[in-house]
Amino acid sequence: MTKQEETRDRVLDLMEALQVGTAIPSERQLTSELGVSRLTVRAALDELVRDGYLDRRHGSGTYVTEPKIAQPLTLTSFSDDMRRRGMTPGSRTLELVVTSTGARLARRLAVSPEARLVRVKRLRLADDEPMAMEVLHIPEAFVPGLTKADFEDHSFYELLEERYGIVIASGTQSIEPTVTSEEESEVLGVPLHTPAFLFERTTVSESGRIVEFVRSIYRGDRYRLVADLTPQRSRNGRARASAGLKNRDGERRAALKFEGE
Amino acid sequence: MTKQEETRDRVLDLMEALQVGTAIPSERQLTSELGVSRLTVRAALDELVRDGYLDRRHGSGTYVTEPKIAQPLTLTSFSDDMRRRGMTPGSRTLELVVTSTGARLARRLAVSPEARLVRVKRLRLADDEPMAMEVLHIPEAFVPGLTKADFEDHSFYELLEERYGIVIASGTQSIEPTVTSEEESEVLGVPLHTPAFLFERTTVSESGRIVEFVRSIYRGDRYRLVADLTPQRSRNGRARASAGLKNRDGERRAALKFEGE
DNA sequence: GAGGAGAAGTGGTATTGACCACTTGCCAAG
DNA sequence: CTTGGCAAGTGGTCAATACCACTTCTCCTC
Repeated sequence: MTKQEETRDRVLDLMEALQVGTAIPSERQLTSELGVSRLTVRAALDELVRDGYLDRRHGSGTYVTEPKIAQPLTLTSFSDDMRRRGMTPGSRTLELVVTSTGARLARRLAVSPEARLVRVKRLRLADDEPMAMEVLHIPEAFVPGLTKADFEDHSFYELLEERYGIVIASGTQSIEPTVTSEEESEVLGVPLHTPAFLFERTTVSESGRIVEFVRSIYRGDRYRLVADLTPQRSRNGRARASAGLKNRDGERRAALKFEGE
Repeated sequence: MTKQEETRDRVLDLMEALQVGTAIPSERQLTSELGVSRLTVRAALDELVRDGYLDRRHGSGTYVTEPKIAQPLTLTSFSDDMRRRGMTPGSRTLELVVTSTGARLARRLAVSPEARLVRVKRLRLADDEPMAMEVLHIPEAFVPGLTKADFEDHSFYELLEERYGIVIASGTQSIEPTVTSEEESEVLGVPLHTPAFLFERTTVSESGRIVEFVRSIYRGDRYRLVADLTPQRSRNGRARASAGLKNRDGERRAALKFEGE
């Protein structure tokens, strides 16, 4: 645990006693109260600002923000995602079977097509209403002895770490629009061909191995993505060149270039 | 122009002479060569790493990465987006009319329902094939005298800045799955009720005013989002494992992304 | 009472110096 | 020739200090 991480956690603790919109102690105050350098304090606050907990105002102070709603596309669990959206998450395991892999999945998971796969089909609930249907594919070698009961109370990723020693490090997710199939419509309780998100995710462990492939169907009428947009920093030589010329302002080098043509 | 920005640009210049995968000078070397402190160098490199230009390897060096492909959901232009996807962008203006605002749009744009609005309908092309249909709404007061010709050669946001002095600072975008309407199907050349993305974006100027509301329909069969996922930092006081992702390979990092389709 | 100048406090940037953790490659011991 | 250890170089973290730019509020002046 670095001092910076410790500082961040202590600031998070401090924040719990504060109302949204109130200021936290100044950086110099935190420096002496927590016994670390201002650089460390700033690095910790940087992270909290980046994650949307705090808002800095030059010359004024650092303020507690209302919990951020829009933070999609980070490697977060369904449960956390739903809680951030103000709903109560739930889950029901519909099916857990061991199958063979097949060519397509073998490629995705980078395993032999003859390998055994665990396939888990889950219904995801938000406020007791169906929100998504999710199908996990995991090489059985990673999770011997996995049962339906394992999915009941635990976070699957925590289970992976605690029982199997697999730590998730990163992943890639693609998002496409689609419409619900017959089975999906029935499970989700929506009319056939309702617009929906199709998420496909592969997850990679710390050791660099592909752990799982997940295919999720999210109801389009209940789920949507929201993103805060910030203008791009310099992207390539072209943009930088024009930036240099136009940048009389110095600070706000933003506007040139997005939505170009 | 801060020293940090200057340092970043000078490093970008250095990088242009280097092959992907080669190391840039060490931080201490840059410190003395560029005449700034190491902290400044690090802050500049931080930004370049965050933007995907560089890859740090503890104990080894800092390396030039192949240009990043997947970076959706940043405030980027359609044209840049398409170029990053390896396609040639194009655009056709279908309609430009002045209308009244109406209740719903008035709320979105934070103007009076009696205000006059410019509505611009554009078809967006990629490799000369329709990719998206886009409808802009802008209070006429911001852009008096705007004509269809203005959309032909220029970037709209550059036009906003140069002719009207409006500088874009940020925005919010929501993404939903939908299916194409009759008009959209016809314009995009796809069957009725084809799955599609619905993007809705409001854009805010430096002075804090809402400049535009944009509604875009993207063909789901040609467009999809890809996101790299990184694990969430610890949210509450809970234990945090997983320091950083090991990437001893270094090369294969960017290989994932956008497989063709 | 209204308005403006200035002080105090805040975040923003930068420097210098130090030590730690990790990687790499050289070199000596086996 | 192989192998282990060690040293040099790298990025990662941290401290103490300084000055700048901006905001806020007080207090003085009119």
